[in-house]
Amino acid sequence: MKRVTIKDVAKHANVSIATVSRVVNGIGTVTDENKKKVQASIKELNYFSNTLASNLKKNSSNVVGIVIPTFTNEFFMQVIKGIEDHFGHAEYVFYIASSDDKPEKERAILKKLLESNAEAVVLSTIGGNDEFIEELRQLNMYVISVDRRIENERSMDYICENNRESAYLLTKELLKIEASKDIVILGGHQDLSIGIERLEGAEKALAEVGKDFRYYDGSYNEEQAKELFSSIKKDYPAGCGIISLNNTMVTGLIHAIYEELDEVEMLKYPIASYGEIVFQSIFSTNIPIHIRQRPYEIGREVAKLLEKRITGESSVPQTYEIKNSLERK
Amino acid sequence: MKRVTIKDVAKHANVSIATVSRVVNGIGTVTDENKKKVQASIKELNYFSNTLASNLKKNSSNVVGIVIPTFTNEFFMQVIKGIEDHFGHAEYVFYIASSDDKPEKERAILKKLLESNAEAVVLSTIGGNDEFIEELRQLNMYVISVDRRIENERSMDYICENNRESAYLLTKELLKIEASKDIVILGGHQDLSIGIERLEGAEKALAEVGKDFRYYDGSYNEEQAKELFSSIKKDYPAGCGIISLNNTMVTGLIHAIYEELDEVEMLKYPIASYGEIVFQSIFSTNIPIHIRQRPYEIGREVAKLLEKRITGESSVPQTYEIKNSLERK
DNA sequence: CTGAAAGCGCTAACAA
DNA sequence: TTGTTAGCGCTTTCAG
Repeated sequence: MKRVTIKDVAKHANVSIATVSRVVNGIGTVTDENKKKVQASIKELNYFSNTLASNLKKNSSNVVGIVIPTFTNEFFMQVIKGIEDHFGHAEYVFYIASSDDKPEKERAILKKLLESNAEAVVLSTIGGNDEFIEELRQLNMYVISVDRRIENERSMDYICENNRESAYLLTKELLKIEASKDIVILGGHQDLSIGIERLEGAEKALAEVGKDFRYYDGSYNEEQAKELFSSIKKDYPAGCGIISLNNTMVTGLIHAIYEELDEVEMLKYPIASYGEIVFQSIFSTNIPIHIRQRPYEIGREVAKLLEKRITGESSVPQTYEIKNSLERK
Repeated sequence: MKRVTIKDVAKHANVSIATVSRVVNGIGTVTDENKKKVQASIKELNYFSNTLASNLKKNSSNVVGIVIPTFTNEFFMQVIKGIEDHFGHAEYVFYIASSDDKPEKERAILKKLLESNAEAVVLSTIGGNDEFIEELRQLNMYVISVDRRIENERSMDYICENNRESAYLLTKELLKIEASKDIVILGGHQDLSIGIERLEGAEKALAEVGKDFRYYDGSYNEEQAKELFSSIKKDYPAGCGIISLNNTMVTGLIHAIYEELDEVEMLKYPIASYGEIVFQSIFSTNIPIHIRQRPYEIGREVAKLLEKRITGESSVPQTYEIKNSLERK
């Protein structure tokens, strides 16, 4: 069946296409009689407005892109939920895409988004595209960065958490409850704000008590963290406290620990986790302390800012920091 | 900065817009000299084609919608990954949206997709929109259903798993290893193929040995399953084998079991799980058997079919069934 | 091989 | 209050 257009409706209702447009958009003035006629025709012909054409004309779009590094992290799913809940699917449609931790893929997605005239993009970057992102912004595309800062000449809106402070608190607490143990840090992403800041926070806490540590790079990746545990075990056969600077690496660690150690042995490797994992409470003996993040709230804040910006309320770029909390077993 | 259009490029390169269009799309014939001039201008002016306009003219779009019931189920994440991997982000952009288990939201998303001229939509329905979906198909929108069948007059493409058989095998096996125990079934979604078929499979296995069972409706929902465990515990203080007909409910059960029971007590409630959960292997004492689903393969099959259909290779609607496997501890 | 011109479906002046 | 009309940026005949 051919798609019904505004023309068809106009003809059927015996009015001009302008009138149809008016009742569809609820803009301007139409007599009650005409309005009814048009609405009846719309129903009868089963007409749907073609957003493509409408957007082309209006030079806008109701598209907001959400670009995240991976689908398989509950954290980002909650961020998305926070954003969507705020808008209640009223006006915007969200393109959600995963860069799969690949800069080239992130770039491809951003390009598509630009070509699709996305009104805004919410970006949790994997890095390596700062220059391209700057180009997009030059083209008047509104970009808000989440969780991971983008370093640019022009500053931009940014919603994040108190990475440094959280990592500091987490480390401080681990040092308190496991004072006698050796300490290792499992980090990664030294090219991203998130990686740098968290490591700095942890290092600061260790420096304050003059404690030495060993650093392992797990790339914020589950598999890599799992494999790395073999090294940790070999390097510290007597055990050590592990500070994992992100949640997916903790998932990897837990897998490794349960595969390789028995119930007694595993207690030699207590984990301080930045972020929560599934079944967090069940693994509380392995993870005596952790940082509780607030991804849903991050999503809400993103949405609030988004709304402001899209409706044109332009003002100085803003950084909003969500505060995490420290949870003990 | 104003967006650069094809006009600007044409002017800058001293050719007509038609020529620019030709080199952009690699269609028709252009002299090498002109081609170079145009390409140089495109680069210099930083031109991006406006897909909106292009699609309007071509009456197409490179949009494929993926509508799933929830973001927080690893199963669907894997399906998405399978689809995306097949296309390698070459030609299409995927709108991924969650209906949040709400028919109205699903409907709203589908409407947006229609208005956006989506070329195809991959739908894992929550139900209640069969009529509306039929309308979309009348409007020439290609819909492929995944995991959950849509009952319509006109049959449609459908990728699924062998629900009945899997549930049957799972139940059979549980009866074998826990022959003496009472059995309960934790199911849900009796309005969806997935719910009906799995229950039928389980019931068949039970009927074959003349074993009675009790049915609990957990709506394929984690929280609900968690709460339901209290009832199960009360109804079967001596323990029982629990057949959970989907993975998220198992997550709920595990939470409940670990909160409410000690290590010995929990063994009285072995779970046969349809689908895998995070840390599946770690909970193998609680979940001695489970069905391993193949969501990634489902995604691949979806993509393959999608490709065929989009490129116009029309033929009879097709149902493709992926075979699951039974895993023992 | 190239350019002029029509038109995709819609919106928004502007005139009536 | 309504209809006419000029485009939005692009593709695609059709002449040249």
